[in-house]
Amino acid sequence: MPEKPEDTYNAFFLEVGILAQLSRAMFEARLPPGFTLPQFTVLNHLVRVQDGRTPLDLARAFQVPKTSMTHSLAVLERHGLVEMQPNAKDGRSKCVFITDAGRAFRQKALEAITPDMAALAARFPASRLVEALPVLTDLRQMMDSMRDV
Amino acid sequence: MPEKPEDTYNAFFLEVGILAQLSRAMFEARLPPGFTLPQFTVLNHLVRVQDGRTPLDLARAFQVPKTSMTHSLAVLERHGLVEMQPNAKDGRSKCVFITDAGRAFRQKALEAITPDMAALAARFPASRLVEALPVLTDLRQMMDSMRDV
DNA sequence: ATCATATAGTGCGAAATCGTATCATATGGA
DNA sequence: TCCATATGATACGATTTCGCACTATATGAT
Repeated sequence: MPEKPEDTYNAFFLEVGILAQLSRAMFEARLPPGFTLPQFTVLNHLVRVQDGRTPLDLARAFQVPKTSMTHSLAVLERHGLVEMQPNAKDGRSKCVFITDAGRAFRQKALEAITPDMAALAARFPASRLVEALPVLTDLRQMMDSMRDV
Repeated sequence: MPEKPEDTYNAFFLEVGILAQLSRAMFEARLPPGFTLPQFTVLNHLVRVQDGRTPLDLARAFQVPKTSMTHSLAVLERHGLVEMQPNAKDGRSKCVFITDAGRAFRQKALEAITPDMAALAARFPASRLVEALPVLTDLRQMMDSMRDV
């Protein structure tokens, strides 16, 4: 069924939105009450990618407005999961470091979520995701390059 | 590079989340100020799928909590874009209808967004999305079936 | 018919999200 | 050096999001 490209994009983004909603709900159900997916995602990024990034780096990585990132970081800091230090290279800026408590929190959350992921994988083979993942990644990179926060 | 299925799922959901964020920002930049993607999405659903659905049907369709849908519908109704009528078949329930103004709004929004979609399609062929779409759809349906609002 | 239970919708309050405006520091050119 | 402009971060306020509790209606068992 030949479709106009715009229709394809609309349908694609609709599915993406619903999947984001579903995965978010799934994650948050396993996080301690009051914590949200973005907060976990930031911690995860700090561990997996790199420590010591600036808030703006993080906002760009997730494509959220920088004010949203400021808020998320403030919450994480209030809970002692990250620390903010002045950026030696730029007086306007800060560097975000994950604390030991933050690492432990992230580890526990990851473990809490794994059974759900395994349950999904049992019904829907991860190999199919592997098949689709490059499309998502490439599209994301392309859209990243078209936008600045 | 062989990965544990959970890692694949994590990576997949991370990309999905970022893409949802990006597409949301792109849409909302073209909507009249103050309107959000969920509001447009509801109107779009009412036109494309069916009129006269109940709020709960809509909440399920997008996998958002029903209280969130109540709020979105209240906003749309306040702007005269949808109408709520009692459900003849169930006294507890309501039916949501799109108004002429709602159709016009949806049409204008769609037109406003099309150039962005076309710009994307010019750089990233929709055929690649078509290739990935079944994976998204199947996964979404599977996850839908595992969850109740 | 009655009553226990389930379901649809909403009010309310807490938190997240994000645009605008603002402040502080950087940077580059005159 | 001085100043115009750009950039990183945040304060603030409006709105969205969503869990909890509540009301009204429906459904099913006795």
